[in-house]
Amino acid sequence: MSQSVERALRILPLLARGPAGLGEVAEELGVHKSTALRLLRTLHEHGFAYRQPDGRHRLGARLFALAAEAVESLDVRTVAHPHLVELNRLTGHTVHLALHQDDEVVYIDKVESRYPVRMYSRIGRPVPLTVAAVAKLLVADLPEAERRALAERIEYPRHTARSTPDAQAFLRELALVREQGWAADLGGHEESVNCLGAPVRGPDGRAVAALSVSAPSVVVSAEGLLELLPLVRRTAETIGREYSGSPHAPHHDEDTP
Amino acid sequence: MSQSVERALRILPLLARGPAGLGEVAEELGVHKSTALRLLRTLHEHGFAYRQPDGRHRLGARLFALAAEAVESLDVRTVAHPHLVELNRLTGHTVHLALHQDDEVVYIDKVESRYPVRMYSRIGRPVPLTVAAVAKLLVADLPEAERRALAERIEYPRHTARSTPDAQAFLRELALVREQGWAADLGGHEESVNCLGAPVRGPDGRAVAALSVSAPSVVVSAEGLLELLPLVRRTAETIGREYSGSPHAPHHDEDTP
DNA sequence: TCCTCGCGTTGCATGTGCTGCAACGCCCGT
DNA sequence: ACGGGCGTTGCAGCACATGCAACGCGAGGA
Repeated sequence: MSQSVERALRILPLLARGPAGLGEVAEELGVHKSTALRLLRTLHEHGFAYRQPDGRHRLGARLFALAAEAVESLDVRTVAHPHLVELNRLTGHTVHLALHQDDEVVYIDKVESRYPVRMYSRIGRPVPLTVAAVAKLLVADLPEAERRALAERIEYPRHTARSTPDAQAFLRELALVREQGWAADLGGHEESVNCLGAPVRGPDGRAVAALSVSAPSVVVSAEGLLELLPLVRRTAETIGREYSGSPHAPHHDEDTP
Repeated sequence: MSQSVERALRILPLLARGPAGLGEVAEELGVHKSTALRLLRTLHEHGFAYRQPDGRHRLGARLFALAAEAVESLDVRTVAHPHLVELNRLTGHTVHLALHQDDEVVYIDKVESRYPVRMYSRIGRPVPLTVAAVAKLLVADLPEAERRALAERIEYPRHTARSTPDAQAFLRELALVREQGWAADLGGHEESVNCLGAPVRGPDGRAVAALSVSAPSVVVSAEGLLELLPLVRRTAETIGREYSGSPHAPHHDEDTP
C-alpha cells in the first residue's frame, strides 16, 4: 500500500537475522543505496535500528521495549503468568500460553522447566496451526464459518507421520476439541513430544487464550501426560475466572488525561 | 527523513500503549483518516499490527517474533544467560545484563529472584545512564572523547538525593569506575535499592556488556552486597572469557545460500 | 420503522516528498 | 601512492503518498 513504509518494514526482519551493511540492505531491498540510507536513518531516529561502532546496522532497543510493552498490555498474560509458573512447578513440564491473531496463533508466554527464562526463544513465533494443541483450541473456538474458511485457506505441512493431513481431518479434529473442551498433540509436531492443552475463556465464554503443557515422551508417556488433564483444565479455568471477574485495572486506555 | 515511514513508526508506540481505533491514530498523528488507514494496512500486511475483532488495532505478533529473534542474535546474551541464572541462584538477587546502544544503555536480560520470567517487564527499556551500575560501567569504557561528549549531552535527573547531580560528578564517578573495574549504585536510582556491577569484556578488552546484581537494602545492606563483589567480578570475567574464545557459531550471516 | 450520527472505506486529482543518479570524501588494503 | 569499496550529499523528475469528498454500514434514538 505504502511503498516507502513497506520497504522500511522489510528492513527489520533483515536486520533481525544479524547486522548488515548499507550495501547489503540496499541490494536485498532492490533499491538504491541512498534510498536504503534514508530508510535506515528514519528507523534509526526512532530507535528501531542502531548503528554499530563498525558501521553495520542492527535492530534497535526501541523494538525490544515495544515488544515488551505490548506483551505486557496483553492482560491475559499478566493474569495467567503466576498460574503458569505454578503449573510448571507442579508438573515440571514446559508450559505455554498462546493467543489468536489474524491467521496465526502465537505464544505469548512460556515457562520452561530447567532454564525458566529461555522463554524468549519462542515467544512471538507463530505456532503450527494444524497440530499444536493450543492452536486447535483457539481455532476450534472460532465461529463455524470462520473456522471452515480458515481450514480451507491454510496449509497442512507434514511435520511428522501423525500431523493432521488435510482440511477435512482438521475440521474433524476441531469438532472433537470443541466437544471435549481440551486438546492434545500427540507427536503431531515433533515425533517425540506430546502436548496437552485447555482453553482460557473470557467473560463471554469465548476462548481468549489457551495454555498447554508439553513433555517429551521419553519423560512421560502420552497416558501419563493425560493424567494431568484435570490439573491443566482447572488451571485454565482459574485463569479464565480471574481474568473475567477482573477487579484489576482493565486496560490503561484513557485518552485525554 | 522519510515522512511516511516516520508516521508509520510513530504508530507503533501508540499501539503499544493499548488498542486504538482508526480515528484515534489519525488524530494522534495529525493526518487524515485515509492516510492513517493506509499506514495501518501496510503495518498489518507485514504483521506489525493486527486488527482485533472489534476493529481496533494492536501490535502484531511479528513484532514479538522480531524482538525475540534480535535479542537472541545478541550472542553475548546467549553465552551469558546460564551464568546469570547461576549468579541468581547463588545470591538470590535480581541479575541484569545490559548493552550499550547509541546514547542508551539497555537491559537485554534479567533474572528475577521470585518469578524468574517477569524479566520481560524491563527488557529493552533504556536504563538511567547517570546512576545505574551497568550504565556507568559501559559509559566508563568509552574512549575519553566520546565519554566527555556524552556526559555533556545527557541530562541528570535527580531520582533520589544520591543521584549523580551533573556532568562533572558523573565524569569523576566514571573515572573511579574505570580505575576499580567495577561499579555500584547505592540508592542512586531508587532510594532503597543497591546494585553492584562488573563489565563483561570482549577479546579486545573493551566492555561488550555489563552485569549487575540488585537488592533492596532491607534485604542486604550495602556492605553485605559488596561482599558479593568477588563473585560478581568472577562471573563477569567468566562470561567474557567464554564469549571471547567462542568455539560456537559466530553469527549466522551467510547471504546467498 | 426510519432517521441520524459515527466510523471505516474507496476513487481520484494534486503536489509533495521520495527516489535514483552521479559525484564526492573517506578509509583500508596492496 | 593508488585503487576499490563504502557511506554520504545535492539535485531534478516524477511516482507516490496525501487529503478531500462521497459512500456503506451498523448502532442508537425518536
